[in-house]
Amino acid sequence: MRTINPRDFNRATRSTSRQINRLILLNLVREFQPISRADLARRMAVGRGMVTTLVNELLAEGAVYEGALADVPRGRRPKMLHVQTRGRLVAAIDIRFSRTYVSLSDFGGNQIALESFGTVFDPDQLLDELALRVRRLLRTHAAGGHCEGIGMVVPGMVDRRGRVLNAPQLGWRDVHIRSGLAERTGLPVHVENSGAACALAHIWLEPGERGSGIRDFVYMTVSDGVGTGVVVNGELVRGHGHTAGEFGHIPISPDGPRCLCGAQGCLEAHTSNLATVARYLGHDLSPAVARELFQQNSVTVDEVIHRADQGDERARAALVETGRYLGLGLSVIVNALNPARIIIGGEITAAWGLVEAPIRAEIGRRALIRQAAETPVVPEPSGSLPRLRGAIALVAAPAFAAPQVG
Amino acid sequence: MRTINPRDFNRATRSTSRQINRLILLNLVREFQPISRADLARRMAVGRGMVTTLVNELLAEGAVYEGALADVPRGRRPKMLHVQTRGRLVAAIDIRFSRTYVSLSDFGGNQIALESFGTVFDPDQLLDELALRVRRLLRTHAAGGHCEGIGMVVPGMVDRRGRVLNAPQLGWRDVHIRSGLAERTGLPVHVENSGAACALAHIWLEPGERGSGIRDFVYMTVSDGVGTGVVVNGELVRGHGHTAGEFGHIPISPDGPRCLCGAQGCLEAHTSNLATVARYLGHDLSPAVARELFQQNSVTVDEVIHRADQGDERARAALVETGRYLGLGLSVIVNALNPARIIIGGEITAAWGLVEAPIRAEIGRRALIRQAAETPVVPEPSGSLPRLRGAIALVAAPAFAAPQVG
DNA sequence: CTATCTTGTTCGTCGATCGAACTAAGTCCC
DNA sequence: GGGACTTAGTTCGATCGACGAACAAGATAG
Repeated sequence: MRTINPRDFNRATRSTSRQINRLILLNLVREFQPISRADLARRMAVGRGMVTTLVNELLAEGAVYEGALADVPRGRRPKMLHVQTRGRLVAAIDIRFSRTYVSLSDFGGNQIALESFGTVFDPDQLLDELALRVRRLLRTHAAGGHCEGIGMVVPGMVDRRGRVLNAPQLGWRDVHIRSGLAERTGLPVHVENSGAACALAHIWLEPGERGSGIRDFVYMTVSDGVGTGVVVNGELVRGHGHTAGEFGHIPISPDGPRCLCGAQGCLEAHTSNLATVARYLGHDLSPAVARELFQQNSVTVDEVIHRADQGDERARAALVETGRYLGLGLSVIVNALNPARIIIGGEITAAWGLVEAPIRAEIGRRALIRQAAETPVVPEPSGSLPRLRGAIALVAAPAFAAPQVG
Repeated sequence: MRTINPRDFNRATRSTSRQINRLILLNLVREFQPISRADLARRMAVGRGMVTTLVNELLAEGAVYEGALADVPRGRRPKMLHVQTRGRLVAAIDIRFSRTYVSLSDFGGNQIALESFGTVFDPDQLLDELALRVRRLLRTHAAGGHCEGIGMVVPGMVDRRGRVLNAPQLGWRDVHIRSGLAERTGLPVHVENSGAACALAHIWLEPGERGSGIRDFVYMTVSDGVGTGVVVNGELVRGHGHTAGEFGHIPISPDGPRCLCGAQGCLEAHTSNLATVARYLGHDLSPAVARELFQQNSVTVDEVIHRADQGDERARAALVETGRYLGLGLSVIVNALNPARIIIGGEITAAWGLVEAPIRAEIGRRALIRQAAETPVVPEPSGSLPRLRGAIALVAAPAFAAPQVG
């Protein structure tokens, strides 16, 4: 149930109904393609005449295209419709501590090209490099296509205007990253926090999720840091200052290890990849130790997981402990937001066999309601590049979003 | 940005535009009453002709009524419009541990009658008593009016069908409270958790909030228990199983006092009225101690606050400590949800002078962003009966809510 | 070849927005 | 006091879009 803000509302004009129905039709095509006009009319509970006019509009705009004739047992063969994704391109950028990834994809999320390079920490240099690479990708791969924008994902807080407020891993504060890249490329640029972007990808790009009717879920990335993307009532939670979703810094133990954020005992300080590695090595995680581990890069989480698989008991114990703390943090989310499901991403999912049990146990112990105790916690399949998919969603989603009325 | 669910959507029909515009107009009248048709046309950026037809419809339904002629410097004097609240009645019920309140109000939130009685813990007996009192109130005060429904507020979790899943203070589990009262009275009944209801009241009944454009805030009641109502993107967060909002049970210290919920060191165990009283008396709060304090009722929070005002240093220290823990809990909310503001309700607000500083200090210490550190925390004015107002909102809100499209 | 069935288009009807013309009821100024 | 001007509210025709019925196109079964 939503309020109507009497000082800022969207009135229905003559064209509003059509806009709504056109978008519904477009979404139906996207979900059920290939689909005939007659099927669309049945699904929308509307006359076939109206579908004809709406489809003709979408055809003229190039939003959908006509495919082959389908075989049917009786009657005239229908001409199937598809959404046009091929010619509509998105440049997706994922900036991480160690490497930066740049990909070119179409509106359907299909990857055309992918490259990466070592992250440069100077913002101006990094933006120069990115602009260069985006231009090159478009030159070599975008024959006939049109790039609709750039989606960029950053491990840190981003405000409404695409300024990075604070990205501790990169050492950035108040960096105007959106305008910088927009000026260099002349393309519209969208910037978002990595956790939020991963959640966006699940809202907009996963066919399974879209139709499931799940309106509340949480995405948690466990990587260099711990980020969360929170979806409530089908919408991403961004908060008043656009900095919501920092469940990575809920206090777990008041006198736990120091966190990069300055506080003590944050969830991130207990469960980030660094924390797991430090635990394995027998260190207490402090910012100093963290920096050192960052630099050395001697033992990575992947290595710890590998050793655990080989039977290294210390490695197994370190990972189980990480799972326990993750469960503790997730129990807060379960009680506070009661999501339909929780999705875990990041390197830790490679050790799912070890961490799942302690996660489930902690949630079961602390959930206030049996129903909530059974909240599914599922790992993101590795290799699905959720961050880059989120970056794509930043650009592609507005084309399919419901118009705001009321 | 919202998705369109391709399996469950609302298509625009011929009458959709009119529905939308009628509701916008109704909300404009509600916000700016008394208001003329010409002003409405200007605010909606629409011809006066359309306003005439829409207003005539609303007049015919009895949703608005025409008032006096207004004085204007030049030109014809406009006939002012108001929303019809007088004849539309709501029975509001607030069930608390000690007492149960029953009020009769109109759609505008104006109280007509208020009574209370000692809470009976047997659900059937309580519902009998409530049905009796509601019928009596309607008989004596509802001359000419029509009761549109009953709103009921409970200190515990409620599912989508109005069943109380768990109300530890009342000792209820799986009590079908909505159907029970609906059968006894023949009226539509809405049930909601008390924290959520207080948040609803702020969304729907506070003229200041409605127009402020604040779409994200948190309401925290500090009373027998600690409840929260969370509003994100202008909508109440209810979660997948309808049990969201339990920020009262986030862990603050792993080996803190035992909580009624069974866990240890919950925010509630540190900051509820009982916890404050126990702290003042030098006890450690345990369920056993809590029960005893409940029963005895010898020292109440109000008494502790009174003594603090008189200069009792132990009382002052106990309250400041409560403030500190509240700040700790609120810092989690600030980082996780980044609300535009936090509203505190409950008896503790009477000691605002003592608790505000430690709350602010803790939030300032733990907020990740300076902007978030400055999140306003405001006390609900005492005597405003937020729970009952929330119960009214449960019934009145649907009449003003934006229609769902897309 | 005809009957039947399904797809897709066309067209007239009706409901709703939209703008312009018109009436009602005031003030201002000469 | 009377005309000029201003503002509020209504009426009416134009146009746009949903809606339903009729129609043409294309396929199968007998």
